[in-house]
Amino acid sequence: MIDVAKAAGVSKSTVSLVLRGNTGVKAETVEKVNLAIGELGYVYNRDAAGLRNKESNLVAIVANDLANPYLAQVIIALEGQLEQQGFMPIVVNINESVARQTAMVASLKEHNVAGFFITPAPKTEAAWLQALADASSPVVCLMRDVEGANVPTVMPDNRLGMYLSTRYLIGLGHRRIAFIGGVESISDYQERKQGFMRAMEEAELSVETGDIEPSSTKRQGGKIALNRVLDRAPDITAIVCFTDVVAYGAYTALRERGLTPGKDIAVVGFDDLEDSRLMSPALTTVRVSAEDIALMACERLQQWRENQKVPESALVGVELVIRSSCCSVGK
Amino acid sequence: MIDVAKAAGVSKSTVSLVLRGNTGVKAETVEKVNLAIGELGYVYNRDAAGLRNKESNLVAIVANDLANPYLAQVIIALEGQLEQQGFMPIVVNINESVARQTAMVASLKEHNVAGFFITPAPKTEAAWLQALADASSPVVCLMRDVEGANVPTVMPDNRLGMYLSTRYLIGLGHRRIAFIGGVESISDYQERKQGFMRAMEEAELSVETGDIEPSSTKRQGGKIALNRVLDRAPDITAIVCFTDVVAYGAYTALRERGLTPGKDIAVVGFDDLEDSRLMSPALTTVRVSAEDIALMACERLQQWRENQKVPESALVGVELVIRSSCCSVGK
DNA sequence: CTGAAAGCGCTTACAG
DNA sequence: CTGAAAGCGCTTACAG
Repeated sequence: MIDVAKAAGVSKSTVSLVLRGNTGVKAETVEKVNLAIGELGYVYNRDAAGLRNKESNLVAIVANDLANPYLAQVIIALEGQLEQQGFMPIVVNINESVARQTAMVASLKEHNVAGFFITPAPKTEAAWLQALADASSPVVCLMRDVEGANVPTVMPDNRLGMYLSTRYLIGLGHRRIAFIGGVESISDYQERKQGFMRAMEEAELSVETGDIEPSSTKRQGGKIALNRVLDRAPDITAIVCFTDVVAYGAYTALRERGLTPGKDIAVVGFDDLEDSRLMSPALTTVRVSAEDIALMACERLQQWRENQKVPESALVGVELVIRSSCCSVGK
Repeated sequence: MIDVAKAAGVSKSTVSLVLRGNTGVKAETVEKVNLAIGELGYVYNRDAAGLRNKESNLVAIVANDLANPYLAQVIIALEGQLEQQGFMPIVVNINESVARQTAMVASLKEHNVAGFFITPAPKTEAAWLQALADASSPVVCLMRDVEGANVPTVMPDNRLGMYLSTRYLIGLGHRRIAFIGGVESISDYQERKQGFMRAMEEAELSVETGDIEPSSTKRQGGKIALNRVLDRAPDITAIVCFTDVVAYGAYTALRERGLTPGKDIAVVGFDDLEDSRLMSPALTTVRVSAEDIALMACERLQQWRENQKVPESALVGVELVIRSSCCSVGK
């Protein structure tokens, strides 16, 4: 910057004024400075600026698992939003590990970050999250709630979503329905399970304990879980899956048993990944808009920054998308 | 830091020494300082440190498409490597857009970054990449080559991979084989196509122009491409796909036509995603180890930093993984 | 409209 | 073994 100042024949104060787009600089001077910038290939040091004025354009997206395609969609939507608002989103992956989450966030705090979006790892401590929110910049949780921390969370209406899909299956005549996939220590699992149970109870349908089979949220998890359930209870006619990915695993398990998904057994998912529309049979699922999540999350970040106080949590709407993976019963 | 110094009754120079793990500090003093740090909840400002000593622990991973599952694997492997080496990996997504790539990289340069890993967007200018390598920190390209830029690239042996899988199909008795998916403006497409062509030529098999059908690298692309090819040439018995994801789209297209992948038509992929093993039928594909890519890429970053000169490119080995998606011909 | 000076939170020779 | 001073690249009142 001092070189630019010399080349333009002005002081570095003036260069700074130009860089920051200050209006009260003579047009001629602005031009000289910009010329010098171009010639010297000068690059602004935003860290130095941040050191002085405490501002930052960096927003951290702390992602629980980059291999999760739904999360990828949320991140992409978030990036779009943040860039529109002039932020630079950086993403960091914690692979569902609290230890990595702690380490990554600590490291991020050492850099000047304007805010955190975080999908908390399983077993995240409320105290830790609270300390982060108290000490540093705004934090908003995505997809998962951490009970006991006063931090806004933006997540889908998990209960409603599962309730809707389960009721749909019941309406199709299914009586024995299994719920597979998902990890019990995470809030969204509990919520989705509650939605499922409510629909079943309302219809006065019983749920055997073995009909609920948690598993990893990967495709492999869905495959294993469905096999277990079917080994125990071959008379099940429909399954609701914790996520679409779990449903894909269920498809595989069915095919390997010589069963056709959507014909022999009804399957519903949750997320509405792009792929679900392109499966064969196309997957009936609960759509939750990644754009809406991103939008509401960014609103909360802004509110926090502007009002200096913690905003409210929000539930994002869900919608049952009916495709071809659910037969009527007896058909 | 000045507060810590006061609380510990030492100078900030000493605090800095302790923070940096300097050995020549009295054990007693170290303890006092660490105590003060703990009590005050002090957090180190790494940007300020970087301003002074020009060091940085930040490494940028500039990803062309976060929704691409293979890239996600590479990123995860890269993160593992980088953290072992004491770096803080941050990822930034450019969504296959050169414009975003330019903007994101410009923004990253304003922060103090120790190096760049980048999967260049289609139509990346060699001059732009060269300028980045000349001006700033080390750059290594991943997965895709940009011709004309003196920047090390780490990518799979695309030619060999496709050659291997095509030869395998030929060995199974297939004579008319299509090649679907992939975007022509990217180097890996050209290389994989060359591998395919070489195997066909060696076997003295002709390839009609219509038997090569590029498409987006998404599932939808594979589906569309295969439908086009099959509309034109129903006598095709095998298809090689640009990637596993394209192959998944091909599965869907086949099923929708009432055909069974692996029985009516042989399908091979490229990447060996985790899902491919879990498909039904399990996908025969070309495995390229994301860990190897990450390893070789990090080595190059280190070499560049240590020797101050541009390292060589590297080709990562490939391996044909035979599963159940390829029938013999006439079967 | 522009420049000189102080200061952001660190590190690094250099004294002592 | 520890402290005082200078400086990294910026910004921001404050003069003029």
